[in-house]
Amino acid sequence: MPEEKKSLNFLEQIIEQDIAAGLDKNKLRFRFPPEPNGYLHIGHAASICLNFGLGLTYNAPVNLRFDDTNPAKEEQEYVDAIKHDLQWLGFKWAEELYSSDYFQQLYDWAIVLIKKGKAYVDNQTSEEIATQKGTPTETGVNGPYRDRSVEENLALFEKMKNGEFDEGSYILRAKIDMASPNMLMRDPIMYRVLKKSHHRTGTTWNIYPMYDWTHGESDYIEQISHSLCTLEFKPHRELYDWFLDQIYDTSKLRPKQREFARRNLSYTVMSKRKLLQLVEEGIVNGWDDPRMPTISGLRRRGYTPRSIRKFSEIAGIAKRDNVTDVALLEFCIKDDLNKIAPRVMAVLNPVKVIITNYPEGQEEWLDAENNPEDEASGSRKVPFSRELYIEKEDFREEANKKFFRLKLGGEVRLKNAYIIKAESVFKDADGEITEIHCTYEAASKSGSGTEASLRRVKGTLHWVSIQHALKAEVRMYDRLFNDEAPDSHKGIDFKDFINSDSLTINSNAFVEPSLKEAKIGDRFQFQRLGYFNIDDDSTASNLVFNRTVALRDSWAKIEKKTNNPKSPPPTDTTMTEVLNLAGRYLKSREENERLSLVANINDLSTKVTKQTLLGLVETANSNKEYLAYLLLLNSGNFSFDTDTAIVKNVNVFIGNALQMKNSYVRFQAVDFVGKNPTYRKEYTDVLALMAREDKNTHIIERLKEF
RNA sequence: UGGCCCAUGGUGUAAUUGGCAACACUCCGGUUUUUGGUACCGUCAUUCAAGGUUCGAGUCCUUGUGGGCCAACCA
Repeated sequence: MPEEKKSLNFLEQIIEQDIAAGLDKNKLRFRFPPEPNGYLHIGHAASICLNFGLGLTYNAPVNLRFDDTNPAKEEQEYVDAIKHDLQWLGFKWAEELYSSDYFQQLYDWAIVLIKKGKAYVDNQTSEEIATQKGTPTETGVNGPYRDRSVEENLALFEKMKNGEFDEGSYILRAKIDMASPNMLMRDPIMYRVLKKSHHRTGTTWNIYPMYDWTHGESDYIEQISHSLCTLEFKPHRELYDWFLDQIYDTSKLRPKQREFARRNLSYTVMSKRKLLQLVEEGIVNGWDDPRMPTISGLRRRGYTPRSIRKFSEIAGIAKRDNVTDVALLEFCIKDDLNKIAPRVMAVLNPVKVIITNYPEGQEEWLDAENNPEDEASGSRKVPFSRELYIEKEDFREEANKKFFRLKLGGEVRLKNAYIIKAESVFKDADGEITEIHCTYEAASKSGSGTEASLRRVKGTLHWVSIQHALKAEVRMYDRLFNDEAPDSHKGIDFKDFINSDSLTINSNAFVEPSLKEAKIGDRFQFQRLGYFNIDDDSTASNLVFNRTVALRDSWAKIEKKTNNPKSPPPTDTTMTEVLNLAGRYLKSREENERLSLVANINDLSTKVTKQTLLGLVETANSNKEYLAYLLLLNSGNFSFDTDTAIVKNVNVFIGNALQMKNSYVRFQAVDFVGKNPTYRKEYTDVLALMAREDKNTHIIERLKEF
């Protein structure tokens, strides 16, 4: 079999190098170390798939280790949920372990450090300690207790352990270097007093070890060969190694920490803290709300474990910050469900169709394929009768050629059934269509093989027989946020980007009767609509479906295009040119080049009308667009002082621009405010904040000018 | 006394370690289709910049530029 060569990610390359350098393959061992203080999310899935994937490829054990060193935040509930999610994802850990298993060993090693003069007890306030620690740019200074005697340290540490001190009063610190350029090396805390009951060790301990003191030593105890964590732990590596140096026995394997970039998803947030906020403030209905990026949320939404593993695999792993398009995740679930989900018919927005030439009281059970992608899935029977529901959107009294659906005088195929023709409509007093009267062609029955059945008509519609259909509730989910990266805007709360339409409940949907037997969690494709699964809330008398993801909808695109043929407004050539120049500006790192680009844009600005620009400003959606419009605004060819309506419009735009990540954009926004004092009062707060906190010196300089 | 990390299409990752910039998603266009689904085909980057080393640079060196992380008794 021709082995396809797969490129290795940088971590696999490191492992390969280690093996080449003499590391015994059998000593390879990994771990997944969650803190049980929240639910796992799709970002964790990346780490899980990475570690367990490595375990699989190298046939190495992978431990599940709960990093439970902070009883204030950790709970058994989370431990159970994490284990459940991991199992659901399809992974098997070698051993279930807890950092708390090592509390005694860690304590003993701490005594060793004290005896070696490498650790001391400090009893200053946290404020005093913070001050002595310095800042990233200023070195720290030694505290007054740094040179306590070993005996005194031993005695105090013993008292800490015995609960003789209050929380916050005493800590044990490593004695390293208060002048280190790495803040973490400035005598980091190893133990703090915490009189909390721990979910596993109860009240045995009055002191608890900190992450840094715990993690590397735990890896060492478990003989983890490669301890993989996310990028923000990079500065911890020096400390990780320092702690290991203190207790390392050269006959044993020495673990190695390496860092990779955490996986972010567009249109959502990924930090546990923010997800907790959504739950606690009732913005979502719990950790497993189908809109949440948690594993439990995705599960309830109808995602398959395979689709999540696939997503992690194709998204890959690297060291740069990223925001992965949620479309990639959606592709993975659609791809999986397309192969496995049985097709059924459901009408979400019903309108009644009467087949006038179909005998009253008659019914037929027609053959319907369960899944055209899977021969083995077989077929089922669906009932047909004189009165049916179809989707309201599938009928128009009149429509152009592009509308492949039912229109008066037009023909359409009912999926798995007959060709029908719309003859007339009946409406209520409001003009709402209540009934569509159609005739059917008896010889056109699907699969009958007759000439009429082989006739091709342009459209095929799904439908349900009214007397046989089951009523159901369908929950339609949309993205939780309107913004690609809701937590990336300086000074704006991520919750300001909540999509108020992220959940629409439809309690008037009808599904074919075969769904009577469906169980919670079962997944289906509602033909022509999307993938749906049965929600946990579903009962025999009240079927509840979640929309996992919609099918690709080419018709929606066509319709949008015909409605407003030039939906991206700036199709005129001047604007495209300006946008190109702005794009080059963003890429350019040459002052001169940027100046000439600005000059070009200034020239072009004479060809842009104020009205166009004001329209565009509202649609700005990327660095390039923001920059382009700002440069136009700053060209001096437009004035904005007079009309208050205009001021308002531009205000919003400038407000956003001031908070953009790209400093060119922010600079131009500041420049605009500088040139147009009218706007200044609107942003006094933001500008003051920027003057203090913005990292870009050009912006600070510009701000000083006014 | 600041340190460290990162930079390849709209997005996410590759590039046999110095040798024709590849794969997937998205977008756009098309073919097939009893799902406007699926499948299939096609278009879209001179790799942040400048300079250097080299027959040859995304890859090495220098200098810039931009982004990120670090000042919790959190992990």
